Amino acid sequence: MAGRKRWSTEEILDAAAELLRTSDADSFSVRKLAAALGTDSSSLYRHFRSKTELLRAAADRILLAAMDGYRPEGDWKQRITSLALHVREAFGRQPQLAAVWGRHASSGTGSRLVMEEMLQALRASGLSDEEIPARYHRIAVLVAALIASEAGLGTVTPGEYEQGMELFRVAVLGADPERFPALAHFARDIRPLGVDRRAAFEEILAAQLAHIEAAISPSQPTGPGVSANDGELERSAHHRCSEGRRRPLPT
Amino acid sequence: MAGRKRWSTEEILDAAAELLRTSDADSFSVRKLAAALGTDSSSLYRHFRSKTELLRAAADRILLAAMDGYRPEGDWKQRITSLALHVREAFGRQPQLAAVWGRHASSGTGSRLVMEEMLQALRASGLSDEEIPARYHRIAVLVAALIASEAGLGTVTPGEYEQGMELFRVAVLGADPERFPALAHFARDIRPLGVDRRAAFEEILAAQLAHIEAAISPSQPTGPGVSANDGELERSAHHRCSEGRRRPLPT
DNA sequence: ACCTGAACACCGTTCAAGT
DNA sequence: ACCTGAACACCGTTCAAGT
Repeated sequence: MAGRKRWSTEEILDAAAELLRTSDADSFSVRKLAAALGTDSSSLYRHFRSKTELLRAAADRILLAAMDGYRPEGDWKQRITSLALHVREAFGRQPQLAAVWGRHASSGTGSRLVMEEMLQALRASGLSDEEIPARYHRIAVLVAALIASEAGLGTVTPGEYEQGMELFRVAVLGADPERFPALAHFARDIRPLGVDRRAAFEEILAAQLAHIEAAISPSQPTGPGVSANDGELERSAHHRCSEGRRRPLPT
Repeated sequence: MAGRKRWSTEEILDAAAELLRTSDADSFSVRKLAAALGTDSSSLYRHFRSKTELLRAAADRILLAAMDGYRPEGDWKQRITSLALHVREAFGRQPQLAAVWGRHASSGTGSRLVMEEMLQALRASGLSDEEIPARYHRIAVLVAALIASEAGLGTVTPGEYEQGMELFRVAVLGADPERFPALAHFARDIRPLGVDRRAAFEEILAAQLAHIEAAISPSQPTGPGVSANDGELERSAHHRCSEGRRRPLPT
């Protein structure tokens, strides 16, 4: 290609998403992305300060696309379930971005759309405004964990996967009945973690939502806007815990 | 050092665990492990076919150590909760191994001990033998996802963390009230995913266990002569358990 | 028989030098 | 002003050559 084109940030992110979708294993790299764009990796560092920042932005674009096909329907539990499944499916095609999302979260428009819809659904649940932030946190933690871990399974190479399955079979089917009686007893019916993930996702989330529903005080189910913020959640205590580095992240 | 020592597989794994525990960021590598052992990275490929296989084995050792400080107590739900918390805490000191565990599972004695205890606890729940494998699968998926994702948060570098926190603040506090009314409304009380993880872990797991309990058919809760051995694990010593050294991940 | 130096084919990131 | 070739400091893995 003779033409020297200057790529926009959006074009770079789209190319990144495309490369992530089609790269067979976990073989995404800044250099390969640059090569796919016909330029040098150093050029990309004008748009992004690091690979992480690039991937964060790409993950947010995935959320944006996921919300594009989402329409709120049904009661609050159905809305949250449908929302979560949309996000799950969107990341299913780019598992590596799901991993980044779980580790670093994202913070663009896509992320905000997801947060907004989940909060609106919770507001329709009958929970008081004081209860919602904590419940929101639990649901977000659960959904992000399930999606990211499921996606993690999608990043193992075929060779590693087969090797792991063989180890699993040996560990379960070969368990000594003297030492592992229950394991030996159930050996034939124990399934590896990667199986049946969608059903597991829905069931686990449903259990969490049912748990929340059971705690809703029997007042009117859908109150309109209540007063602004009298929330007196203790916000600071948790932020500093022992080890001075390694910190968690936002949604 | 003049002395050329031949390292055993166990010594290598212990050194790997130590290096993972003390490596500031996610800077573990085969080469660094070899350097720590005073040898060349190529030597390690006599013991392990790949880095993944090495990490898998190291993860299993972590599970083994976690089970060392575990003692079954209380009803089936308490047993599963305590077991899960033990595993969580063990991996909290080696977050990168938790990530490997979530992706590749593990299949040695440590893994078997965990599976065995969880199955024994489920057998004490009153669930029928036919129901147990599916319930086991759900619990395993949930616990692995929560632990792996929490650990993933522990592998971000301080710089990335701070950058992510800033993005989160902007995304939440800077949300346009016209477009994101609920988000703007709750902005001050929405907390990042990495906060309050232990409480979230316990709550989410408790919801799942309650969900299972509600499905137990009303027969006798703990059949006395049900299985050959309801034997508790025959191990002793509370060794190092938890409190002594570093804290696990975020709280 | 055992080990290892050197190499291969990669990384993310930086920056001086080019246009 | 913008871009990029070349370099830096790393990776995981292999294998011919040494002892």
